Order: sequence, then structure tokens, then C-alpha cells
Amino acid sequence: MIKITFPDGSQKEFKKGISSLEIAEGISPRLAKEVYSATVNGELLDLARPVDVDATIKLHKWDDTEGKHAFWHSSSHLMAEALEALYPGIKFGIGPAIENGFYYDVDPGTSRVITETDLPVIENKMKELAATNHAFIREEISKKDAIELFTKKGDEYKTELISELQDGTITLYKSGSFTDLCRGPHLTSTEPIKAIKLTSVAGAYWRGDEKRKMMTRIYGITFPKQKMLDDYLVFLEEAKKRDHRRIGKELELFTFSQKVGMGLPLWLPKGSEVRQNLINFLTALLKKRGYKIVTTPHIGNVDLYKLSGHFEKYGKDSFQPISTPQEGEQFMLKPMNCPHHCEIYNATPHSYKELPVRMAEFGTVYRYEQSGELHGLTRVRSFTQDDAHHFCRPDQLRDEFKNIIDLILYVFKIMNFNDYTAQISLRDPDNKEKYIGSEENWEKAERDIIEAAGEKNLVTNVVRGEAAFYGPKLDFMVKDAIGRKWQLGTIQVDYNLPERFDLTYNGNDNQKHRPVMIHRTIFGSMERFVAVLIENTSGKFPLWLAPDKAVILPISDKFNDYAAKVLEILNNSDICTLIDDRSEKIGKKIRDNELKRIPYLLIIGEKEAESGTISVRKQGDGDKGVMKIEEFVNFIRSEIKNELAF
RNA sequence: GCCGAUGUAGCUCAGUUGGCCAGAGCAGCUGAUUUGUAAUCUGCAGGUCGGGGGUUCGAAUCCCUUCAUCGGCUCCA
Repeated sequence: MIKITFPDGSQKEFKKGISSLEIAEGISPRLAKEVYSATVNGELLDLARPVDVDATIKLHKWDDTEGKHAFWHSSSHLMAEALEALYPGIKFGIGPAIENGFYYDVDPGTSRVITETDLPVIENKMKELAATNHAFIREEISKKDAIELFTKKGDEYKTELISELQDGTITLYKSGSFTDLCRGPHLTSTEPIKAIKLTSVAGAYWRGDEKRKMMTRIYGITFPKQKMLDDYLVFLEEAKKRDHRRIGKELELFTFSQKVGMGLPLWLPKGSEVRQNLINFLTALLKKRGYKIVTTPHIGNVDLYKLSGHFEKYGKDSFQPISTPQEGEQFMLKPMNCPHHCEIYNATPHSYKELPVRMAEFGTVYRYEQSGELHGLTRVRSFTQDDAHHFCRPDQLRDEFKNIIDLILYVFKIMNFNDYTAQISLRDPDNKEKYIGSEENWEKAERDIIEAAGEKNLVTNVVRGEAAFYGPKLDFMVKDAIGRKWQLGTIQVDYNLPERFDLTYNGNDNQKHRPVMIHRTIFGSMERFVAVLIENTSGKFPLWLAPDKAVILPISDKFNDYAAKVLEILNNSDICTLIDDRSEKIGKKIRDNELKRIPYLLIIGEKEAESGTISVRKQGDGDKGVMKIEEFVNFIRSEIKNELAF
């Protein structure tokens, strides 16, 4: 007998060699039906695997990531089986489960193209195969046999993958007529897969290398119940309505022009208002926290970027240098603000007593992003960073770092961004030559970041190989409407630029010392931040950010005079207000202005004109009753104050 | 940049296998109406069917090319 310990601490004895599935059945047959994989002694396994020793076990249902992953991973094999049936000779790359569903990278062979119109056919084949309810069978295989098997099959992608695996760790999974190289775990059978939707098809380089073959990637998602798929599709439809590109157009916030150039956003008046509100908000915050605001030009001499190292690394992929009438003189559109800020630091001598120097700028930068990569306001070629650089003594680094974390979290709280993730990006330990700076400095910087985040109780995931070339960083990501993650705030330690620009301060020993530099943004860029804000609020900005706070709706033309008077009072009280004096019925005016997401609708008719009041309706929330004009002014002011108070 | 898809009025979309002057709703402008909490009615105006080239008696529709957009990949200082 073996002893099994469950997550709640309870223990039970079972026969040696029992499977997780049988254990689940022993608890309840219903549970057994809902379980998709199990973690046994820390190892994620198929339900069918026998348990031979005393173990702690956790059974994974749909609600666990592990459960979903087994479900979707098996679905991806099911799709592969369908593809093999429909496209004989098709070759397979990798087919993992992802955050929402799964994909498989395939090579249909020359002269065969899979497009979206083919997806329903593949979907139907999958349903047909799923209905036959065949099992996923695990099999261990030697490296030699595995290579032989896939060589025979003619699948060079699989043989390439196998060649990099260690002998003795290679497993195959068979389902129906399809055999795949796979680590697992998988469902016991295709039986639970009830609802199937293939969502899109896209190109993807084999192993992410743009020099290698472009595979066809087919995305799909499956569920154990049709209702869950229907709900998911409705969610996607709803999310589309929150797309910032669509709302930006609807609410006249920003636009793009082919004549101006792709990826170069044009901020319309209302969008500019939102943007300016954000800038004013953050500027006030920065001044309180000891930042000094600076301003630098949009261009810089090429030599500046040669000195900083950016030219060597990114010069080829940037907007190309601008030549001047002067022979040999070249300027670049600035792709970042740091070199300019370094030179500002260098303009005056610094004592250890005045450090840290905190230098901030809403700096517009230009980066030549690849054309296929541009996306609304989230990925553009010109954008304004809420950039800042902290120049500090090494002993101040940790505290500076923690202060910035505080600031970012404070701003996210005001913005109601609750669903963010924090990622610590470190060097790729196997590729250290990719980075500049000394080993010693890198190690210290990485340690400082990890410890500062720890001291702030920040939940982070650590990713190796994602660091900037000059230093490690801590990034804050917020999701858009359909769950794509975008990096907003970032804090980056840099021991490199201070060396290159020979930045110094006088220590208490009257010797020159090297400051540490921290790069940081909170919004990331005004463009990306506004985009994410739009998608998170579906364009219903909080009152303090809204470009127009209220709109006056006279019930008929007879009250236009009184409406004009109210308008003047409100605008004079710094409450940006519009008037809708069209000869339309009040219902129509309400509808139109509700759709414009103006926070307050002020309805004015005979009663209001006589008593000097307004009837207040809150956007999305209906009638709020009658108020004196002064009362409303104070109400709006206190609302805004509340929104910004934490 | 790469793979695939898409491009018709300011916006959202119709336009059967190529065939008479390319349609609708919303928005806009007219005029009527003077309205009490999510759509009043009338009339008008709006398009070189992304651009260029070709096939054809005839192209929004077929072919080539180019530009842009969308979904991904790669990249992201």
C-alpha cells in the first residue's frame, strides 16, 4: 500500500500502482469526469500514470491552468490528427497549449496553403475524430528509435527537435492514427472535448527564427461544454467593442493618416485633452517626489549615439540619420532620451550630498518599428515617453528602486489597473556576450532588483534572457481588451551609460565616484497608456480625465438662453461643458450623448429655468435628481478630488 | 521585413456565376416639429468601389503590381 496526501492535508492509503484517475474515482465518479491531469510529488502527469510510492497529489480540473493545458494540449493533437487526415504528408512543428487555447505550427508542403476558409472543414474533422473517443496513449522510446520513426515519416521538424533531447527522456503520444513527439501530459481520451473552434491562421517562423522557414500556425480553442465556447465567443465580440482603435475613432480621440505616415499618431482635440490631463497629473506627482523637469531636442548628433552604444546596436533599424549642409555632419531623430539626460547631468558638477538627481521629461522619441508590427496606439513609430532618469549613489539604489515601485503602484491604483503583472528580466546566462557592462555590476544590479521587489512584496515572475543590453529591469504589464499584455511601467538599472558618459559625483572623500543610473517610465508612453486606458474603461474615462465633463441638453429651443447661461457658468468654473441645442427630442439627445460617454448630462426645461437649477443625469447610471448650478460645480470638484485621493 | 486575410460614402456594411446611371442604415446638410430622461418626420447631398496596369464588347467583381489595414511571426533601446 502507498500513502497519498491531498492538498488539504488529508491522507488515504491506496494500492501500489494505482492511477490518479482511479484515485479520483475513489473520491467521486463525478470528480473523475472533471479531472484532466495531476501533479504527483511535484511532477505534472497524465491521469493514467501509475503511482508507485507515497505521494502528495493534486488533481487538476478545468479551473486550474494545468487542467486547461492538458485539455488544450490534447486538443492540439486532435487538430494535428485531423490535419494529417485532410492533408496527407503534412509536417508538424510544435503544438502547445497557450493562455487561451492552443496552436499547431505545420508545414502543409509546397503549393498547399491553409487559409481561414479551410478552418471549418478541419473543425468538423476534429469533431468527427473526437466523437470516436479514442485514448491518448503514452509510450517511452529511445532516441534512436524516435529519430528513425520520424525520419521514416519524413518529418524533419520533429527529428530536429528529437536530436536536441536527451536519450531516455523521450516520449510519444498516440491518439487514433496520429503519433506525436510529446512530453505530455494529456487527457485520458478525446471524450471531454465537446466544443471546438479554430480561431485563426497565421504565419510563424520555425523556432522563432526569421531566417528559417515560415510555418503555418493554426490557432484554436476547445471547451468541455458548448455553452462555455458560446460564452467565450460572446466575450470576444464584447472585447472587440472595447478596441481602442475603434473607440478612438468613435470618440474622436486620435487618428492616423497615410499621408503623414504609418505609425505616426495624430492626437485630435479630445484625445489631446485626455493626454494633457494625464501629463498634468503626473507632473504634479513628480514635483512632489523631487523630480526636476527637463526639456531636450528631438534630434541628437550621431556621435552621441555612438558614444552611448545605441547606434551600434540599433542604428541600422532606426530612422536613418539626417544629413546637414555641413559635410559629414549627421543627426538622428532621438530614439530615447537617456543620452540627452546624461549630458544634462554632466552640465553641472555633483556632490554626493545632492544625489539622487531625478530628471524627468515627457520626451517624444522615434523608432522605426517594422511595418507589420504597428498596432493602433500601442505600437507606433513616434511616441512620448513619461521618461525619467535617477542618478544615484550605489547605496541609494535600493531605496530609489523601491520608491519608483511605490509610484507606479500608486498611479496604477488611481487608474484602477488591478490586473497587472510584474516581470523581472535578467540576463540570459548562456549568452552573456550579448550584454555590455561588467560581470560584477550585472550581478549587483540583478540582486538589487530582486531584493527591492521582494521588500515591496511585489509578486513577480523572473525571466532570464529578457534584460536590456545595458542592464536588468522590472516591467509592469497591463492587459488590453482581449488579454494581450502590454508593457507600461518599467524600471531599469544601468551601470553602462554612466561609464560611457563618464558621469561622476564628488564623494565625501573628495574623490570622483560613478553614479548608478535608473531608467524608468510609469505610463510607458502616453500613446500606449491611453490605449490601455481606453480598453480598460471602454472609453468611459474617470471624470478627472474626461475631455468634456458635462453636456447641457435643453428640452426645447425655448430654453436655449438659460442653457447658454448655465454653460457659461460651468465653463468659467473650469468644468469643460458642451451644449446640444439641436431641435431634437430629449430622448434622442440623451442617447447620442450617452454614446459619447460624456460623464454628466444636464437636462434643462421649464422647471429648471424657473428655479435656476439643472437636472443631472450620470452617464450609464440614469437620473440623479435636480441640483442648483453652484451645487453641481462643487459636486464635480469633490468628485474629481475623490478620484485622485488615495 | 515575413505568412495569411481584407480594402465599396465620414462610420457600419449590401452588391448573386463580370452586364443597364453602384445601394442601405447611421452621421452631415434642408425644412417641419418644440419635445421631460437611450433613436420624430421630410427632402437633399456624399463614392474615379485603396492606387496603377492588364484581360474583356463590357470590371467593384477576373489577373498582375503597388499602398494601406487586420490577425500572427520576428523585433521591441
